[in-house]
Amino acid sequence: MSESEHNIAANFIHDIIDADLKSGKRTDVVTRFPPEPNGYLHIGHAKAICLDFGTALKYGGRCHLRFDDTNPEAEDEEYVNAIKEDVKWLGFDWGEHLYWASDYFETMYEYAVRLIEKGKAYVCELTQEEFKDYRGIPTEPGKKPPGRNRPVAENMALFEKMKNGGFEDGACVLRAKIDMASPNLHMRDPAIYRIKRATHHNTGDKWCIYPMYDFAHCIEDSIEGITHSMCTLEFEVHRPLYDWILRTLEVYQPQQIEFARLNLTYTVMSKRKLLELVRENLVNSWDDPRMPTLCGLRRRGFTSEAIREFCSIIGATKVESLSEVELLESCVRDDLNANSLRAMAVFDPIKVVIENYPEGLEEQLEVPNHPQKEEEGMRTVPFSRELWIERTDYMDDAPNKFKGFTLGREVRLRSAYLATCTDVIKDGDGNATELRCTYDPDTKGGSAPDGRKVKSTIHWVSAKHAVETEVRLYDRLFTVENPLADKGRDFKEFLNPESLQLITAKLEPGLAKATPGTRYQFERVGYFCVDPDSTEEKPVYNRTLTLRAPRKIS
RNA sequence: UGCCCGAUAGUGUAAUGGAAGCACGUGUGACUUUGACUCACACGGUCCAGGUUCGAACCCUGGUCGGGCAACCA
Repeated sequence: MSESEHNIAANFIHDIIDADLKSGKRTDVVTRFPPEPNGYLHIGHAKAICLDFGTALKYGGRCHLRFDDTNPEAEDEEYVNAIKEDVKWLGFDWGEHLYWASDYFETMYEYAVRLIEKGKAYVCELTQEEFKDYRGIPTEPGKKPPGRNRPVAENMALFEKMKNGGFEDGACVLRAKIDMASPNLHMRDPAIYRIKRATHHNTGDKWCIYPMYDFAHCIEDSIEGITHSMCTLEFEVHRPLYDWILRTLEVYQPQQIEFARLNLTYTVMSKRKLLELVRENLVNSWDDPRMPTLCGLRRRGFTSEAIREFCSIIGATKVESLSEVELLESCVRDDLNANSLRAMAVFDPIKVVIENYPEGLEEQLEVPNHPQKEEEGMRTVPFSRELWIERTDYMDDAPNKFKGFTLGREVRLRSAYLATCTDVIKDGDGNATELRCTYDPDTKGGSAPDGRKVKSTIHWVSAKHAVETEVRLYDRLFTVENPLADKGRDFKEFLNPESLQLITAKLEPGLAKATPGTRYQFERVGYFCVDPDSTEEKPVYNRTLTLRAPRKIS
């Protein structure tokens, strides 16, 4: 893959970078993707990843992968590998630049000491509840906490005691001493270090105090020489604090730039809510193909190319928006249409008996793997006297527009023969149970030597050779565009009860060999891929998407 | 009723003081050995009111509407 394929459309962030480069404020571009290892990545993260890595690529800079592991209670090693895998799968490479916030704990501690020395931080013994009262409300200034004017030496001693485990968890915190009257609540003496006796996945039990996000993140960026630190809109009000900390510390200052997070119709994007779905078994796992997680989308059959394309198209702005999932699906179909091989599968079968086809005869027919790409070659598909076709490809007294069998009409069996329906066998309720046909032996391949046209082409599978497999038909997870729109109702009330339907389908025999991840277009049906649950005896296919526009039988 | 941010077709974005474009979507038609793909056409927009200017989506003022912020989460 060329680098240009990873580039993203220009956006306001690039305008800022262009200006910075032009003015000489920056001479290079260094970005970072800083996930907290406390959950799986979803397509919202893909937007951030594409922005972070794509921007670095565009400007010939670099992008760091940095795990923001400052809260051992929430984080787990389990997520680290999954995150790395997802970033790689998306097509990005951090090279040497893998970092951990915990790598900097020593420096952060020293920086905190520096703040204390400057009289810009103090140990505060107020409980969380008490400080809430001191902080006050947005419309009124807060009150100064009692310990605020403690002498530097005392703060130093207390902070050291915090570090050395001399206090119970939660007994006190270190606060930045900024402005208890600030109209920005984040500037009202925010906590920057808390006591937490938790075993950290990297540093073990070395520390019992851990830095808060606001203190840690800007320092991480500063240490790594990040030039442009992109994050989502909710951190906008944190920016003055980001700048204050680095300015007060008198260290290198990256620029934080905020953009709007991705929202997608018919799904939810918050880690917490996705976790809820997993915990309550409303989906099967984090990688359930209905989930917007990258592992879920991957298992569903979405390609990383399509996701990157989508991220490029949606761009980056500061406008909170809700993107239509149709756009994502369009990107996926574009990719899959161009790149997946074709096959035939019948989902709701009805038997067709070709009465003038010799019993016992079998032919191996040549069928193109990709009609638009000759270089994909041909495969052989067995044909015999009895076939399966879709039940919906037969209709009594069908109108002219109908593309399928009706009594007396000749249709094309895809890449096989022209055949005419001569009789229909029905059950007591009048439902067709079997079609009797005759075929024209001179039409092998599907075209008539006399040039006569048939307007219908349908897919089929030889009954004798068909492979029966489980197919999982996935649909949208929710029935409404925005499950969170109604604040009075739980988003889970809008779960789509038909988001997963299991069926057994008849597949052409070549599909029995199933390597997980392999993608096909089942002609006239949709895009499918082999699920990891597949075994040699029992392949399982997932429906990625239907073809564009549901079939209209009229 | 504090502070911060935002507002361009249904949706997502472009236009950075000089012709409001593109994509998705929707509709119609053509083509078709996939009702797909492809192609053509159509639908449809600058939140409001003032101001600056020869000229405003863009700059200014005032509104309106939407979002964010009061974890020892990130």
